[in-house]
Amino acid sequence: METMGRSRTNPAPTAPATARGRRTRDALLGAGRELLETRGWAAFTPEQVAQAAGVSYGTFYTYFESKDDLLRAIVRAVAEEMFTESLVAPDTADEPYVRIVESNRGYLRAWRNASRVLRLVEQGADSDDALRRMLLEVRERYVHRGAEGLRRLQEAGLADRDLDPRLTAIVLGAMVEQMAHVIYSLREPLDEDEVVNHMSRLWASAIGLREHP
Amino acid sequence: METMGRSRTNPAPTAPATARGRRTRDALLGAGRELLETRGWAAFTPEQVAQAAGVSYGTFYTYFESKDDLLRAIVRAVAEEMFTESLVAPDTADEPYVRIVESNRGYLRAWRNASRVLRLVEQGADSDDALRRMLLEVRERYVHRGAEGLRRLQEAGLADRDLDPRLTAIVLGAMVEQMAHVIYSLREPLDEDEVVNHMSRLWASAIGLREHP
Amino acid sequence: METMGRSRTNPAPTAPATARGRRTRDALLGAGRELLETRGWAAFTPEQVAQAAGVSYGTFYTYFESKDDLLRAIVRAVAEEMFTESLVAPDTADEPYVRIVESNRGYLRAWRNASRVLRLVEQGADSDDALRRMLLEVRERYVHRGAEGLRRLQEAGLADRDLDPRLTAIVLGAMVEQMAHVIYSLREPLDEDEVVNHMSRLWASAIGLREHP
Amino acid sequence: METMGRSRTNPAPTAPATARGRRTRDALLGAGRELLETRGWAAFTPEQVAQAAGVSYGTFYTYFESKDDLLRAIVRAVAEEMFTESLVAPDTADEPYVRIVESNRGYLRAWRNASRVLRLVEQGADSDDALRRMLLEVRERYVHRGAEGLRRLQEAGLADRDLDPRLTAIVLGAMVEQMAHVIYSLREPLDEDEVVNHMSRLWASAIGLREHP
DNA sequence: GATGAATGAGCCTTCATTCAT
DNA sequence: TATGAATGAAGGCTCATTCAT
Repeated sequence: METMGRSRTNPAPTAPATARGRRTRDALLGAGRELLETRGWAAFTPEQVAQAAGVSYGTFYTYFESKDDLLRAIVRAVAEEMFTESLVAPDTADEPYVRIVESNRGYLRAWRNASRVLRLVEQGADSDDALRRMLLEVRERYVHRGAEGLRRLQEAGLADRDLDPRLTAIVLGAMVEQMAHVIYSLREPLDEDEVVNHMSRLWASAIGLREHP
Repeated sequence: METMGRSRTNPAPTAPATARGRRTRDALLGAGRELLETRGWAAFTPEQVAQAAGVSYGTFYTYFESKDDLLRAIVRAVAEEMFTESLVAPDTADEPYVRIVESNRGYLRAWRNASRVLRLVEQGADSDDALRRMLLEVRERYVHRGAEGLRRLQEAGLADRDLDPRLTAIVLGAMVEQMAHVIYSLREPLDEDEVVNHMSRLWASAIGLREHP
Repeated sequence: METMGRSRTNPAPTAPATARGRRTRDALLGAGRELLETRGWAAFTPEQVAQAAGVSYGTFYTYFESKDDLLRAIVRAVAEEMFTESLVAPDTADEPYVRIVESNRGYLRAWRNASRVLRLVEQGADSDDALRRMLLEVRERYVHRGAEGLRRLQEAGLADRDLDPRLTAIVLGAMVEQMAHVIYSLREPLDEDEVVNHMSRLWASAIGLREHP
Repeated sequence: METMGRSRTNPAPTAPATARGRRTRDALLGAGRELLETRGWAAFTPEQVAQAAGVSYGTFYTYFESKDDLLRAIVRAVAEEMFTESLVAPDTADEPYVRIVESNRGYLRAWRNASRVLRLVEQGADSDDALRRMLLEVRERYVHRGAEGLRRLQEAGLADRDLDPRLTAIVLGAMVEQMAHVIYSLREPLDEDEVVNHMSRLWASAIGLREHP
């Protein structure tokens, strides 16, 4: 962002050919993400990323075409982590309420890692379609999953049948995402477990959860 | 020594003494806010603000000490608008549910205008205490108001008595704020009225709202 | 947030790692000093310094943190030159009067090179403690040396014993320094040798110099 | 300086026609001098001068064509003061040594008031001939006076006959001027009377002063 | 490939001067 | 004449990117 769309005269970096190259690239990626998450835009400069990764300034451009290129790679990594995380959430528990609690805990944690980066990126993404698409995809995945969960409960007669699953998932998902921001970024002094329990309780009441049909 | 010592020697801008001055200052304030809301950080430069306000570059500094000074003034204006808006939300309706709907509509609108600016600022406020304090104050005001509303319902026997009012207000407030972002910034294609109704319904169920004690 | 918070995020310049770097830094230092000496404050801008050194604007900041940083480096260089110059002044001559002549010649030359820069800086040093300290140190060094010389003459019974060495050194040092200014900056049309001889004669009479005890 | 030589489009201010106008002009002149003497170039801006004089910004240009115009007026005032001061120094005392002491005291005081301003101006005067001429004239006046005094002593057989009066006056004048700077600007902690006495003693020895022919 | 110097467009800010009222 | 707002050229500094070795 800022500089997006500048004409490229750089040789486009290709995938590292050697193991050493891969390590260097990973170090840059990790350092960039760390910097972005912990110190914001201001610290996210090629020079500081390179330094944090322990390589020289010029090396940055051996592995990334530009600062934005690194940013895209970071978002890609964050998005993939969220996908992975969303898969491990076990739908296997017996009790619907327990499933909701676990699911909320999982969401909260997923957003905890992602929301710093994602919010930062959201503001610059106006001009970058690749980024915007990634962001939307991440969100959509969570919405979809929530909607499917609700639909199953409705079909089992365990939740209000006349709630629109998708809209409900969007709204309740919004709640969880913003709570992650409130807790982890704004540092409202709240206990994570307490929040998870409270959110789950509100969520359960909101959809009219019943333990038995 | 002319150029040594970057310390400001000229007096800081004071309130405009003439009507013309007030008009110019308002134009700059408005232009700055508009630019920030619609085009983000990138467009928020003194030069572009001045140009958008139809005055010359130097005039910016007749009214604002710095770019950050304007930013603070914008946030102050946004915060005041939110307060004003929050006051018009009528607590006078008879039916609790109607009150919730109206209140949610009010919240959504308040955040609609504010959330672009507020989110932008949230990320830059790392280094500016005045800004951070303003942001916290805005949020706290909304949380407080929500908590009081819930407490009254509980005392009237119209809502679950064992919900912690403050935590509940934080969580449900988070839901509304993030929905404003989803609708107005991410442009998820949702109908505002539908969202208000749905949120209100979920909210009402969540707190176990009863029409009569 | 890109543009918020003027705090430096990039690392401060370090000593050049390569010979090329060293050459460039020296060129900037030399150009800066030259500009300051010959054209005063007005010409002492990073842009003009860079241009005079034959490098681009940005390169200035590869080697100096700021304009003031360069100024400090220049003063440091000038001060070191004066120290060096003061050392070569031979205390080895047999005749006290010859020593005074040589010493005055040395002082005059030392101030000749330094006084432009030092006077300029004296007026800007209000705000910079590092600079002020350097200036005081340079002066003190000369005063100290003059006082020691006089003390030795007094102990040898070659000069008035009741002159306070330090005060005398300050006063006579002031004479030499200002004469350097008068000759080299104000360009009073005087012959350097003649001035040296005259000053030495006045100096010798002033302290009651005797060739033999 | 700095901006000297900018083309003038201002209406040239004329001498104030009214008493009120004269007072305002004097207030600006006084405020400007005060600012220059006590706070240096940095504080010497039309805006601050106007404020210190208790008039509005724009009024400055009613009385002075430009900042440099005020500067010239200040230098003129300082120079006139020095002339006046140089006249009051009584050549009437009987004892030559007492005359020297009084004369040095007078010089020191004259330079005390002037040297701050004069040194400041010296650095910018490269480009302004009117200023440079004033500065040289001030100095010349003092040199001339010193040389005449010495010549009279020589003719009376009270001082070394083979000292060149003018060169001697230049050198000893330099001593006094620089001591004023050392005491009043650099704030070397010296007692004024002690310095006057010491300088006079050195001066007297230097010219081989005798009380009686 | 890796390194670190070089580049320059762009941004923030100041301030001498002009202008409208 | 007095006022205070308006102007814009000039200067300091940053940082993404390119280049020479």
